[in-house]
Amino acid sequence: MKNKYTSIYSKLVLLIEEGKYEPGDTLPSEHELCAQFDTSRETIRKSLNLLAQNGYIQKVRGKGSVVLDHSKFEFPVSGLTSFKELANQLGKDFQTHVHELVVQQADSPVRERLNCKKTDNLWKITRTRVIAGEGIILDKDYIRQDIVPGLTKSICENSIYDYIENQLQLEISFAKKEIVVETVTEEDQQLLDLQGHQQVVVIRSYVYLSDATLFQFTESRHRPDKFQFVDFARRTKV
Amino acid sequence: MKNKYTSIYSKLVLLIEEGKYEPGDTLPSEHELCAQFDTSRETIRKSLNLLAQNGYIQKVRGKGSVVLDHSKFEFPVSGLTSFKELANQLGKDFQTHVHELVVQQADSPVRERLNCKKTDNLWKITRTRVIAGEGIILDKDYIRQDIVPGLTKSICENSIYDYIENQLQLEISFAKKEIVVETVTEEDQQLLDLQGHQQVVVIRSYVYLSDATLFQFTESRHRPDKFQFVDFARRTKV
DNA sequence: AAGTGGTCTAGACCACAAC
DNA sequence: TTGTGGTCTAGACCACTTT
Repeated sequence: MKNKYTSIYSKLVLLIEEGKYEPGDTLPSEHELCAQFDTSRETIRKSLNLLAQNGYIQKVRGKGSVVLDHSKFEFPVSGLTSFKELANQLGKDFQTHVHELVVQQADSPVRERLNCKKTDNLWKITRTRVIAGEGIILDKDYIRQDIVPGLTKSICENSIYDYIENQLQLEISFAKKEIVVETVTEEDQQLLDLQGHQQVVVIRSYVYLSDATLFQFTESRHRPDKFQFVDFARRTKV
Repeated sequence: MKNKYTSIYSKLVLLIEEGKYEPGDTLPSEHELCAQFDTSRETIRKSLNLLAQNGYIQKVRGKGSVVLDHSKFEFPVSGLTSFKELANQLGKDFQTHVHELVVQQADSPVRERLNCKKTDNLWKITRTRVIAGEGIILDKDYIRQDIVPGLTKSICENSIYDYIENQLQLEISFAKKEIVVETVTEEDQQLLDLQGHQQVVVIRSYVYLSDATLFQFTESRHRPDKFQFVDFARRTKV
């Protein structure tokens, strides 16, 4: 909410979500928005580009900015949403059980994945996400201790992202993810309520700060019947 | 390649992919790039923003544009990549078998999904994707005939997207996708080589043109052991 | 202090859609 | 013809990192 254009973006998102502008409507023209928000056109255009990137509008030359039906997709797991936000959106009762919170020398395949030296210390965190009494997700996080010091069990039970962004004031910027289906391991069987499922959906994420440092690798293992991933992809024309 | 900023973007992508700039390097400063490409700073910034959105660089204030390790992720299924592009990237021998290509009145749940009238005609296309001799993917497409006329079996065996973009000169702009895991249907068992798998990964996509019209709904059913989805997600700071 | 990217401006010209 | 968004410019000021 600090820049002009993100604050205008937020206001327009509100108006769309409140139904002031409905799917199929066009927003006021860029010229009009300039007047409404007392700003220049390029600034308005930055706000509208943000809306387009996030699936709220589609800009059509000669016509205007058409409002899309954003409600159909609630984007529950898309982007960098953390588990806590996800659970809040789902509105279900949930818990997080911390099974392991240790510091280890970076070793084996994980060190390679995190691009770090032999001497770097890594947090290893193993947690299960329990929804409506059932262990649904097994999260295995590896986090660089030099960047994120002071983790506690309590922090891990709530939201590590909260701690990183609000306490440590670090900015999480982007993530690369891979989604595949794999056969369950012994650990999966011990820590999840698999109900006979023989496979889990595995999301492997590499998470970066805004200064481009890779500080976290996460393996998130989901019971397949409870898995959902939603994506909004805009085409980059070459 | 028509705009200045997309052409500069393409040139920079090339330089990065050729290794002229390696991961960890910084690109020349915006000021320098202005001189190199004989253009204004805002134009250079548009190019750099495109690079950032697509995971090639991370811009760091006070430092510069840091090149990321883009090679690790080949983005095989991300975005709006069509099957043909995917297969080309995988470099495997593949075929497409067309089982059904019919026009039907929009009915049942599909009409609702495509937001179209009872009287609209829809193509229904059922295809299997065969990789290295095995039926791996079952694609069921529903496409508005008023927007995409003239489909033939031959087009469906190659690339419908090619036909839409190059023959019909329509611009595909964005898609909303949902990924879930479901139990196999009888149709899956008939048309795929499931090798005993009891579940498939289902990608449901809603595809839009650049004028915001929804013209296609696709259900893509993947054998789980051959499924992979890669995602690059940049955080939108509110 | 110097160099970097981040934001914002006021204006120009163009391409496309609607009237 | 008018109005829409798309591109591009030249310049200003700010915030941050490095020297």
